[in-house]
Amino acid sequence: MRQPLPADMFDELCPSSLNPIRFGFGDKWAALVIRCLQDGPRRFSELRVPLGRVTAKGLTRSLRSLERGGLVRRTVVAGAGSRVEYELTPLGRSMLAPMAVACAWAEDHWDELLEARESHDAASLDRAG
Amino acid sequence: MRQPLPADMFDELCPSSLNPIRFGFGDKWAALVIRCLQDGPRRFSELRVPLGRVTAKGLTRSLRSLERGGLVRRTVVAGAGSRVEYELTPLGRSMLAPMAVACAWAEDHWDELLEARESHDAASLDRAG
DNA sequence: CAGCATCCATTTAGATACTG
DNA sequence: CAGTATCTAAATGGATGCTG
Repeated sequence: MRQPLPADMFDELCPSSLNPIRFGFGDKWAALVIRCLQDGPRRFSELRVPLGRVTAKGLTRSLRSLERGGLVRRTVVAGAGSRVEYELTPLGRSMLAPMAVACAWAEDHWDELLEARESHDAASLDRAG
Repeated sequence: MRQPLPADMFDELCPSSLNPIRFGFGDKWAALVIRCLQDGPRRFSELRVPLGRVTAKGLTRSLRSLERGGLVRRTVVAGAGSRVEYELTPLGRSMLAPMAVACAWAEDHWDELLEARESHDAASLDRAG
């Protein structure tokens, strides 16, 4: 079933959101967009919910970039008012697996990553007096 | 055996170089640096060879970022002249596997990615007249 | 609703010159 | 050798207002 996307899907501290591995289709939202599309087509406004802090411009840019790379297909749905749907192409879908691997790694090592960063920063501050 | 790093290790058209998946430790070189370190410690100047178009500043920034994330350890080797070695920490080493998965995906779908991009661009030009 | 245009602030990257 | 300092250019991101 395609549930509506939860607004807290990418909470600030969730590893998949602050994931140090970025899938570089041009911008910082692309990887998150792909995850949002994994359960089927979504509309533009639907995608804005879980991303929270993305602007229309940012989301548009992300989607265009993914479209250009052949990972996402954009479809204008006939009917009353504007309605556009985005969905993963087979190519885009094939990216879900490596992405899951990367996210699993990030989750597994999240604490280590944070700790390393903190102790490094603390040591730097030390040296700076 | 630790061979010297080949200058053509990341040739312009090699998928692992133009990899659309970027491991986001701050900059565009980080993922490539990690691959360069996979066979053991390397010196600063040694790392510049396979990266080719990186500047000293860019490489320094990358290495600092990786150090901060706890993926790379920097060691000043005592002796005549300056000598600094960089090597992967266990955490950094644990990243090689997900990275290999991502690179394999990129290689497998490289042609599709290029083709999608080209046909998309061609269609855009078409519309633009 | 789904954007594009415009303006502006911030971040990031490269070139170049210089240092312990 | 292994950087740092400085400047500049380019990319990125957000805010706001407008359009079919």
